[in-house]
Amino acid sequence: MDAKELLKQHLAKTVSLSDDEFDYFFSHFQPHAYKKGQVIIGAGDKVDCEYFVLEGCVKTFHLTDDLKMFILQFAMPTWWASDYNALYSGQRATVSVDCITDVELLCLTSADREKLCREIHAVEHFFRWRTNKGFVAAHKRLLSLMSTDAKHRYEELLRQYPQLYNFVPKNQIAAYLGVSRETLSRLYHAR
Amino acid sequence: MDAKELLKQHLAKTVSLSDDEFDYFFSHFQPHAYKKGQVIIGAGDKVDCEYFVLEGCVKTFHLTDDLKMFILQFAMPTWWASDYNALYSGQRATVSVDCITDVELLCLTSADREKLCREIHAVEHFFRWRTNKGFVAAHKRLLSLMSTDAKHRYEELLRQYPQLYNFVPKNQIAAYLGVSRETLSRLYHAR
DNA sequence: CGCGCGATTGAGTAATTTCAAATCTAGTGG
DNA sequence: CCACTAGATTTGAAATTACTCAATCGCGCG
Repeated sequence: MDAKELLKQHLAKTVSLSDDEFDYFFSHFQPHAYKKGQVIIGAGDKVDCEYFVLEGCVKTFHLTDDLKMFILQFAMPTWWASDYNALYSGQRATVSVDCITDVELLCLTSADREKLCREIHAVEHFFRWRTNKGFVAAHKRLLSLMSTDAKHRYEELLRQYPQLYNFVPKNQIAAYLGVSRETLSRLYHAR
Repeated sequence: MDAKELLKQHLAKTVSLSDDEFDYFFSHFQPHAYKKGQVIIGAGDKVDCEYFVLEGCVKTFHLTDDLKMFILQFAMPTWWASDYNALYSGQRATVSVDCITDVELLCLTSADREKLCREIHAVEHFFRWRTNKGFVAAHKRLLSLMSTDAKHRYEELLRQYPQLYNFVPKNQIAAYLGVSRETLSRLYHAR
């Protein structure tokens, strides 16, 4: 499916736009392609775009001073990714985004998003709902992180994204679950 | 300050409504008062309101099967609270809300929120930004929980809400930080 | 004064991390 | 087709950290 159609169907789940409105909306997105391993947003960058994933998988993550990685999100097609804190506050990125596989995505600047939200009520509605879903997901993740053990969180992750297991290195899955790769490994052999 | 003025100023930070629009908006809120310890949303309840805190402090939390408590949020005046997952999905509450102090708040049903968002573009804009802020805060919390130790998280919490220390029992602060009350206590004496 | 609740302290235990070594795997070039 | 290498994964063992459970402390209130 082409980029335009994918985005159109994604919007259609929440709002209905006329063809003209959607064409106008779509005209603000820039397509980009990246190779596996490429960095889209690096720590310290200025951030003025958010990204709609068309193909492939990116991760959003934070590196601590002692180079430990913590992964906030794996973003698959039709998911959005950025450092939203940096994007909305104007501060430099502390959350990075890079490519787990070759990736195609659409880029939307924050200025254009705000303009579109002002101009088209339905677009504002769409972005409210998108953020709602993200907010609820983040709270679920918080609870799961605080109240259940790594084994349970691992099963939950695989239930949500069965594909991940195939192409994401285990140390990155561990960085998402919040345990060391050794502990993750031990959860699934012996004990 | 009275309820109406507090909500008006809260909105004014994000959007500008005419007096008539605001009066209409405000007419959908129900004021309620609760005593310290009262439960506003209990596990298993149907949820159809969200709450704007006018006075006092509520907490949103989850109880596990073995009765361990994990606190998602302390909500002070001008903060919003609810089980947003239940509110948006129609499922029963898994997150409870109760009162740490005597509390006054305004209640808005989900149906009314959606109606107001449809009718007044600026209201939709307001709620998008409110959720944005919540989303960013939840992500910061996730990172802080994964990448920094309890001592650091405690200092962060006190920097954000210096008042909390005075009226929130330490075991609830521990439940927010994700450690046992004994561990929290040890962080601040001996070692 | 004594009761009761929250907070602290101590001791033993369980879980996770760290560091190091061993093993496995996919891709490369001979 | 096989040997080789780099990276990823697993395993082992010691050390650290946080937890649990129990006992004690401190303070406000009847």
